[in-house]
Amino acid sequence: MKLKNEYDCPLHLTMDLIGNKWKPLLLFHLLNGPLRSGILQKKIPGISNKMFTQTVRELERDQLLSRKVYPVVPPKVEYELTETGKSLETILRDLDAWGKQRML
Amino acid sequence: MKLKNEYDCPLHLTMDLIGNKWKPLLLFHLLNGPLRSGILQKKIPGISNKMFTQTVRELERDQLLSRKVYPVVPPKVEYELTETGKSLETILRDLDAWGKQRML
DNA sequence: CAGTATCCTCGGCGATACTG
DNA sequence: CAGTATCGCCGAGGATACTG
Repeated sequence: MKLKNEYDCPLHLTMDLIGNKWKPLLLFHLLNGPLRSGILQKKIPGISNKMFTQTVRELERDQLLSRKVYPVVPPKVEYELTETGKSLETILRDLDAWGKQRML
Repeated sequence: MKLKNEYDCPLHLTMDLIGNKWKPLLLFHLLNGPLRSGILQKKIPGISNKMFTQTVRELERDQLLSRKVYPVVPPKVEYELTETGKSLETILRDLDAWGKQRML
């Protein structure tokens, strides 16, 4: 990750944080509340196990979502948007709406 | 590109169209009007010549921008947002604003 | 100036198998 | 159920040189 003041424009920073195929998708599916790991993953057809774990880890590192581990067997893990993550809600819904428009 | 009705959710379509590091950046810099090829490219530090051409071609194919060639020497090419491209304006500005917020 | 062609490398990513 | 480890491929993408 670059230093913040190295960016030529703010959009560049944004794209570094969520500018790939999966991140917006993951965040979008968490808009309605926390989800268990398995459930969330099933909502993203086409993503591999590895990519899922990796992506979710990066989002956690960048404070866009939080990871909650329940000390039970079998293991239970939930992912939930942080406040920062939630601040993307409007954008995520707009992106979804835009796609919807193009599907017609 | 998948068939439109193969998508599980509209956002997925959107991400296929503009879900990478460079596309939103390119489109963003065209919001204020058409730009010559060289000028546009210089506005995107870090992009290679090859990636620039490739990305711009994909955006043209997907009807998000148009390419206008002037029959002069030396060559002059301008890129301009299509109506579809312009329909992303709000989203692009929001993404930029979001990044700005995070830079503080 | 704008773009193409070629080469080559590095790492993204899937597949599979395994652990707590 | 959730996640890690390992292997291996293939293609994204950079560097360079060249054309109209």
